[in-house]
Amino acid sequence: MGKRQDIVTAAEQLFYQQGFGLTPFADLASAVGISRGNFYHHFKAKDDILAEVVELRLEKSRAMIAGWERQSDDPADRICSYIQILLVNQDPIENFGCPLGSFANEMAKAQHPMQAGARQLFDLFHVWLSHEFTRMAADRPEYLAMRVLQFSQGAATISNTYRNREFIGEEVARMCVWARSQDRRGNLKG
Amino acid sequence: MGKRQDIVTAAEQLFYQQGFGLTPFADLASAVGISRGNFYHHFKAKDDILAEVVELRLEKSRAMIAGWERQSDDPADRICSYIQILLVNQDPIENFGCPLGSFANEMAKAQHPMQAGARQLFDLFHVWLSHEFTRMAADRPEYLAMRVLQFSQGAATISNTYRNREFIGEEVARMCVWARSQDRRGNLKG
DNA sequence: GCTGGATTAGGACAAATGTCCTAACGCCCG
DNA sequence: CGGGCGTTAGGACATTTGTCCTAATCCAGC
Repeated sequence: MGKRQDIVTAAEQLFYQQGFGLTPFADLASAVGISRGNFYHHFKAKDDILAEVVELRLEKSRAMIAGWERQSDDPADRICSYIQILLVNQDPIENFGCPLGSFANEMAKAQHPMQAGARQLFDLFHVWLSHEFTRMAADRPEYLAMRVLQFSQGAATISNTYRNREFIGEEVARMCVWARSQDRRGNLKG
Repeated sequence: MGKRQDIVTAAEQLFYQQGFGLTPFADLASAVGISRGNFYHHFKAKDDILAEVVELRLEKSRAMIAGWERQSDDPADRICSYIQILLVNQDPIENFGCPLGSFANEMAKAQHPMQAGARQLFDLFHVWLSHEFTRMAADRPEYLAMRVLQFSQGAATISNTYRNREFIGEEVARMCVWARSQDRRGNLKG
């Protein structure tokens, strides 16, 4: 069965935990149980793995969004689901930061072409959040969506640095209240 | 004169731009114009350079704070000076992210002892911001200071990912207004 | 000018790393 | 059973990297 997929799955985890540039093939090899020199039967180069890792992350993100959409039809609920990743994934965020933000930063520092992939991941959430804000009849939905991304990135960095659960809990609650307050469907004029 | 200091100065830049783990001695060597094998006359190990880089950053941060304090005595002005780093250092932030946040994240992923140094850097600003909020008679100054850190981290990540200057400009202005609105010195009750 | 300590260049060295190659293995299909 | 292909182990290879060593050079103080 898909050994190639096993490699991508392991790489997705390891690149998140250690960073792409600091994760050698040896780590991937021992993770999936094949020999180091044998990667080139599956991938021509390390960058090729990275490309598929980004693909996997996009898929997982889409699946996560689909799950939130199944949970509630209310746009505010959905936006809050996004905000609450900070609590659901609190452990990994404390240890490794936000997968989106830290990945984007590593690609930027390395001036790696996959910067575009990192932005794709952000865009996926930004477009979706914008859409939900639009459904709320909110003013400037794209701007508000960017505000949500900005908030979650900031909170993730603080969580990663300080591991202060009380603060993060309060901020998540505050942002959910804020998101709900953007609903303009009641007062169509105003 | 201080070749050792030259190394630290160059390392501070390069570690910021490329990351600590992905900056080899060769880069430092060519930056300061000495041979690679000769580093061990100045530093026993790479981690020793890192320790002094953190020291340098602490010094530079303290100097930056001192500059803001010289510019204005008003606590709101001072807090806004901090927020406006996002504009003053816009170019490097777009290219390499926030020096504090990206450094803290790399240390966390590597489970490096210098995580403590990264937190020291955050603390320096957190304590100072808390103090300025206290001078404003604001409620919960430590919490508000953490809010400012969170904001700047989030904005820096968005800036690094999207390079959207319009958005960053608007957010900086908004946060400065918010900071000023925390002043409770006029209405001591309520 | 000589001495001695600081500084330097330059290379040695082992380990790690990305990449590539070859020979063997396992398994499906005829 | 036998051939063929996908997969594997294992090592070769050049390069890079952190570390260390030695010998040469510089320069201040006597």
